[in-house]
Amino acid sequence: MNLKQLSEILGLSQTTVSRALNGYPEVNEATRERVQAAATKHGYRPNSRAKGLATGRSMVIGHVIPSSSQHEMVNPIFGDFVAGAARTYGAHGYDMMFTNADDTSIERTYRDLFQRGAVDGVVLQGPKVNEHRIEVLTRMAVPFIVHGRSTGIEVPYDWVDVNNKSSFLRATRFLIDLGHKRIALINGLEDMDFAQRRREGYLQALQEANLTPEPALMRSAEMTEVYGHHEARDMLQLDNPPTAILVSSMISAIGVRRALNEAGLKLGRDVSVIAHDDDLSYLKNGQDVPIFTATRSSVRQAGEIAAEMLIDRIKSPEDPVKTRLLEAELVVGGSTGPAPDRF
Amino acid sequence: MNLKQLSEILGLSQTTVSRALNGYPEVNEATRERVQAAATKHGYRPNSRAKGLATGRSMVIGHVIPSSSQHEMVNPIFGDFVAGAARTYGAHGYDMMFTNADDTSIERTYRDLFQRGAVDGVVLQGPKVNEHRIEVLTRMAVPFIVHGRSTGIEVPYDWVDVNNKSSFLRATRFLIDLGHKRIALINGLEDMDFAQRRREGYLQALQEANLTPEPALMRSAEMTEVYGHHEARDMLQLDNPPTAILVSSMISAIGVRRALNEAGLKLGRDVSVIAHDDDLSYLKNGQDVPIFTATRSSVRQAGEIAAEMLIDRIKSPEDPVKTRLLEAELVVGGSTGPAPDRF
DNA sequence: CCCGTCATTCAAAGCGCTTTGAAAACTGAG
DNA sequence: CTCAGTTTTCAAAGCGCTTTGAATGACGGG
Repeated sequence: MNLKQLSEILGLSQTTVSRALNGYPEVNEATRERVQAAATKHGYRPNSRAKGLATGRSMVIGHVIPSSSQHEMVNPIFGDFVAGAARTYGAHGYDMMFTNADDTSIERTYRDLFQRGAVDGVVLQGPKVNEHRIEVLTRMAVPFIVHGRSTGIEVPYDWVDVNNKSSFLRATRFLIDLGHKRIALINGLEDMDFAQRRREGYLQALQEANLTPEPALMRSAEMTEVYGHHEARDMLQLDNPPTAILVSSMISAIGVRRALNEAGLKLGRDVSVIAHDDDLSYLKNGQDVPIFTATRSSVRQAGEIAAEMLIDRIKSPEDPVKTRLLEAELVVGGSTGPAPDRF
Repeated sequence: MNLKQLSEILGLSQTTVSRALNGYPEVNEATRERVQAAATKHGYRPNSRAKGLATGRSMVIGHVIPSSSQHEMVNPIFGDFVAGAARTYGAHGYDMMFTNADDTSIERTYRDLFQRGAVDGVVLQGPKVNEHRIEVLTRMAVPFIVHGRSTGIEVPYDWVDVNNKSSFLRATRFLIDLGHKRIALINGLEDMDFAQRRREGYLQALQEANLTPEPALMRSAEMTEVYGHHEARDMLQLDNPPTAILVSSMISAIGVRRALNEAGLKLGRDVSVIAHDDDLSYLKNGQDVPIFTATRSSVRQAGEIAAEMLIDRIKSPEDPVKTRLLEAELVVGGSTGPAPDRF
């Protein structure tokens, strides 16, 4: 069933039917009702491609999954972020498109997606330090939003981010206040912007307390469970092991906990752990009492906000740049306690 | 830059340019090279919507995320499955579209997606027992593939699935062989087809060994970490607690492990645990030695296969129905051991 | 009874591509 | 040099929608 057929059934022109369905004022109310009834009855759905061709808008938002060859990992926050965004998109009549691109072709993929008119805007996830893509997108004049920020990029752009620095600053201070002096950081990949900011917060807190950062206590890699386990185990075997560990993700923190258990150490007594908690739906940090003391910020909510901001941007391309900094909440759970005496 | 402009630059008709770029034989080789060079030079990308309108195909595959109001959970396997599928789609020139739908409107969403020409085929994830959507899609004559199967649906349809029954049968037998008699099952939601099949395997193994299933040892809900913890803790407080637990997901198994630790029980000695492992990229079951004894089957690979099969189906709608049953591998890790004496 | 005004409706053009059917250009045999 | 056959190119129609600009009809004041 297409517009032509529907209009023939109704004995009206395509113009009138189209207008009736799209809520234009210059159509008789009685006619509109008749049209709407017929559309529902025959299950008429305007063809998106044709509509897109005619209007010049696709009503689709693009996301690129950098499913690289080197880093085979799919970010565990992906699902929740997307679920949040999808909700917002749906409410505004947008669809969501994913394209796969390996590391080498991400830029080309964005360009392609936009230039062939497949999307009206894109979401940039997981920005690195000096994220080249931001400049590329800016130059292309694509509406886009960054989930995160990128240190070193001077052009203005829209973003939503968690205040990574302040949350890790606060978490580290919290540990220092508990008497910890040897605090380790198990962080995300070096070149990710969020990892750098978290380290800044961590380092600042150490400095405030006149503690000297130790390279041996600072690790970074992709945040898998196995990674958390591996690094924690390694550090526990040092001559002078840490008494507290900051971990950049719940998943890795679970690996850390596993390492502690294997070593016969008690979480929160022998070693304190603070994790960053993205509030993933399948990995809640306990029910009522938090398992881990954590810096919490819902990534699903970030997805909703990002989508909202992107849609605004598409509607008003000339508006001044908008940014949104979310503060993570520090929730205190059972994984932290006073520094043990080792004298 | 559109086709018309490009053809004017070249002094050729749109027909010839279009054919040159799409590899049709009736175009002079020298001309083709000239066209291709110009296209690259000017960064020409055919508009997907226009192309879709003209060809009647959208080159997009639809996925529906059932981000329901009741079950707020995003399936943790989502990301890896999608990454696998996206890879295949990309290789065949397809894009991937996501639409959000709440429980009540999933059917309408599929219909809508297809009838408005937004997608050429859809992937149906997480089928329930008597999955109504399968019949709907069949009636609509949409090319589709099911990840999983649905007991009770008689119409033939394409699917990829893990042999859930045989893998849980085998896992249960393995525990019985180790001397366990009180074996619990922490399963997914009752109405999910995979959960039912796993239970069948579990029950069959019990029956073979003349063990009576106990309702108190069979739990089912959404497979979060908290759920695994909660049910395990609950069962450990029974008068006659289980000596072994089968868990339908690694995430929940982590919760189970947490409960064991809290109870001061040692995994693999006091209580044995076997988990189903989807081989998620961020949650590998250990590095060399598996953490959990597990039934393993890569969900990312399932995504690749599903995509491949769906594309085949789109290309040859009349082919006989295809199905693919993947056998899970039983990997033995440190989480299982002989049943403890309790006499 | 005429005419300007307003409310409705319509025919046709256009979005950027593919594809059909025809024309033009070239080829080599007679 | 001609003509059938082949290769190469082209103009135009069509995909299903929106939108422009114009037409139609109804209405009421003069």
